[in-house]
Amino acid sequence: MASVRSIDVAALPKHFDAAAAEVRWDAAWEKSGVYRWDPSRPRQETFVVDTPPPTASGELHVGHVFSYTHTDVVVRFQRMRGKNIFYPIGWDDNGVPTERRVQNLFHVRCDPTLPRDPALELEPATAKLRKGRHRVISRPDFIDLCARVTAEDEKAFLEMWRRVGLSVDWTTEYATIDARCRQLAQYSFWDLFQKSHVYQNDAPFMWDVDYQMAVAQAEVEDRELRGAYHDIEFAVEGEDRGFVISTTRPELLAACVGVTAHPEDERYKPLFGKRAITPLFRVPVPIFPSDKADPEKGTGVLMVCTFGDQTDIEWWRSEGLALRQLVGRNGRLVPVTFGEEGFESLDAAAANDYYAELTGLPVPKARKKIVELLADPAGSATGGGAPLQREPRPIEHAVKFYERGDSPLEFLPTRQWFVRLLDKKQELLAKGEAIQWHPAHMQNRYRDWTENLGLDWCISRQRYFGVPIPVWYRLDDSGERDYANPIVASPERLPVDPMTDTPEGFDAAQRGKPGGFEGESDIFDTWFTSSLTPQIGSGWPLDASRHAQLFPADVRPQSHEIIRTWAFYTIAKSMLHEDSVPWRNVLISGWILDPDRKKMSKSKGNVVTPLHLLEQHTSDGVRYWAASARLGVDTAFDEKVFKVGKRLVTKLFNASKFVLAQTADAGAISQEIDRAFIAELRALVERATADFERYEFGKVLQETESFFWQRFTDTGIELLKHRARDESDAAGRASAVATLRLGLSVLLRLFAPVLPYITEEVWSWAFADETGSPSIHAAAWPDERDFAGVAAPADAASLDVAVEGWRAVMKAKSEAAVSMGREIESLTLAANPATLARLAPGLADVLSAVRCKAHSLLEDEALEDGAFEARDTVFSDA
RNA sequence: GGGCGCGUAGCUCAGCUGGCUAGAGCGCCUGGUUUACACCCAGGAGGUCGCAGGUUCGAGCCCUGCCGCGCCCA
Repeated sequence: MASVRSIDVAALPKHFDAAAAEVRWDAAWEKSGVYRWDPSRPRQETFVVDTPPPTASGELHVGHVFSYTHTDVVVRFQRMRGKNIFYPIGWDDNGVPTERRVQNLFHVRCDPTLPRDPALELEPATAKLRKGRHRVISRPDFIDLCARVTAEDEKAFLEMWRRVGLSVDWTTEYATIDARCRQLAQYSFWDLFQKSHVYQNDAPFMWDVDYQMAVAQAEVEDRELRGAYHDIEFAVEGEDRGFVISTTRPELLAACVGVTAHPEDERYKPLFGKRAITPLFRVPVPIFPSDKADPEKGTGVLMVCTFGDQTDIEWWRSEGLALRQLVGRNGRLVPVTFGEEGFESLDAAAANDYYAELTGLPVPKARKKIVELLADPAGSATGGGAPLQREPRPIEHAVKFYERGDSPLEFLPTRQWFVRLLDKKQELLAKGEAIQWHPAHMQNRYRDWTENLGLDWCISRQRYFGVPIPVWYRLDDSGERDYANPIVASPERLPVDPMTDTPEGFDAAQRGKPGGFEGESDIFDTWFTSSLTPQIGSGWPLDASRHAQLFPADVRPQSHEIIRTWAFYTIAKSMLHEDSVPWRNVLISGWILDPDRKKMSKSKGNVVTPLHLLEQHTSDGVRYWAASARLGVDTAFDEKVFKVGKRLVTKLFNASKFVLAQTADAGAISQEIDRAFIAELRALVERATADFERYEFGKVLQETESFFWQRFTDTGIELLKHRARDESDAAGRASAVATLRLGLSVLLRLFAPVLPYITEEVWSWAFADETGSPSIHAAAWPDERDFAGVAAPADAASLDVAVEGWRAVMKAKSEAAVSMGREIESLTLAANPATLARLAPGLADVLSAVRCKAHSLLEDEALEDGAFEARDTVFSDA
């Protein structure tokens, strides 16, 4: 009879060298291509992941490792179930974070009017250089710098992901700025343009005065700020009396174009239809009722400006008010002349004198200044003393900011491109319903966001490093742009840069000339491209058959703060392009919070970077930590968990060494308690598989771990190890060794998605040859086939009973304070008769495990079912 | 102000559609060199499950209110 293949323990190192194993297996996996996608296999055998492309210039912290590991664990499970995995990797490198990083790193600013400087060579700025003024460079030079920096950042990310052991197909690497992504993003625009889902609009919109660009609703956040109500007296035209408005933005007084109060407000009812006169600038403006005015707020009557907030825009539109835009794109008050058209005044000279004090000031300074001016009784519109009625009353209020910005958003009229979404809320909601969210309640975030959407998606950004909007404008004879008839680049020309490429029917010399053309200088919102990651993977529309094979994706992993951006826009795009969902499942990872349960962020200085964790606790240790979480649950960072993972790896190494060193004739798993062990293992596999299918990998890990530790190493091995070496019982020995080996093989595979390195290491010792699957990661996930040859136990609890008997003796040893290995001359094992009977099949194993030479059994009806007591224990001499 | 989530042993977390004396790991205490492993083994202490009501034969799980924390949206 053939022997099982055993290993020579002496040939293995005493300790597992994880660092060396990581390098070795990374290289082996790369060489064997075990993580490559196989394009020849059909859709139903394929599992497609829509991987998040991290912001290349962003900071790397443990939160990334956490969520990316979740994805990898799911992927590795699916791979072992036989799926053909499509698991790409990409970098989101265009956009504001990269530009900002380049500006800081090189201490430069971009001036798009400058020509390229062929001699430009820049190195990161020194501290000394940073103190001076920014160096101003051309747009193409700036873009080159961005590309250079992101290329370096991507290397760092790549290195990190490899170290974490992601089973990504590295041949699929993409960047959202590369030619193929530019082509797809521009095709997306072309398609939306053909379908009339995009439009441009010249209207007041949210504007960041520092970045000097438009901002979409999804990128806006409210911040609680200290402000103040300023009570300012207005006059009523042709009357002696005045009234007092309250405003938090007195600097916009010169932009006042109307006054409004609630229609039912008795205090102001008599004023509706009349005109108010503003103080200082003496501008007559209409007084109108509006149920949007809150009688409880301030004095109940307020001034409408162009533009203080979103409601001002609505009043401006509905009432057909004048446009007096004061805040410029740079956040400073622009020069205007009262007395001229649009700026009528009853006392233009005085108005201009006052306004001269404000011109050119940034908004916060203008606010301080006008408070001074309003204290001047000469400025009163009623002649009743200083227009400012009292000291400003401080309040806390929510102010809108661009999420990456430092100044409050302003509303100013600019021309922008939009994707029309407001008219498609119901369809968007239906798509959200058609996707499985894990955990389910995360769908609420999507639903709430979609239902409350107030603005179409603004997709144009006044930036440089990104995908150009593929549009040109014809110039008329006077050199004015014809916005009504833009020229959109045709699909076969993409990608294009309209700033350097020439539209069909024109030649390059006509750029900027009357009768010629101009290119759109704006680029797309970053999300316009990254909302296409499923299509970037599938190759839509460049490769229809590949697209059919890879779209929609099976899973989209991401974190919850970008449900309103990345998830939302991706769903919107797939809907608009193909009336499809982009993926079937969304997996939402929670956040890693600092130990005080605060979100990690650079500004708070509480960010934990992953590299030292990987070095200290090994990849498997770090992955263990990540995989022990549940989806959607925020977790406090706790370094203790890494140690637990590392310990598990060590234990696996040692237990595997022992099990695989045992040798015996190859034989069946025939003994009762062996079969009972296998039955328990089989139940574990069923639970683990079902949990994994529900994406509950944390539960799988926890159950596998406790089975491994409690059932396998602490008890199973202890009970079977003597029989596994018993030369007098060939069948029993063969059964014990076969049981231990099957147990190890199955447990290794259950651990493999979480602990790819140690499991691969152990697999390579014997199972790789034995199974013909060189990598555990391509081996079959445990299932019925593993247990096909093993008969069910006569008593499912026979192992459990044996363990209890063994435990009773161990307890006696512990209480007697003797070594667990101490031999026992004699003992009496007591239990009730039924329990004693069930112990029979395992009794010999128990007695040898506790090293007992002589024993007697005692029936004691007083003991509960399953309970044992070791009595009259006589230990051998030490 | 509206919505979602959370509040379980010193710490980090499990507790499925309500069902036996509420669990794990870490930490703590006691003991132990078992030729797989001291990155180990055996034993032990430790919780009025945020608070107050309610439903139920029975609630950590369901309902109501309140308190605290976090997030999303106004």
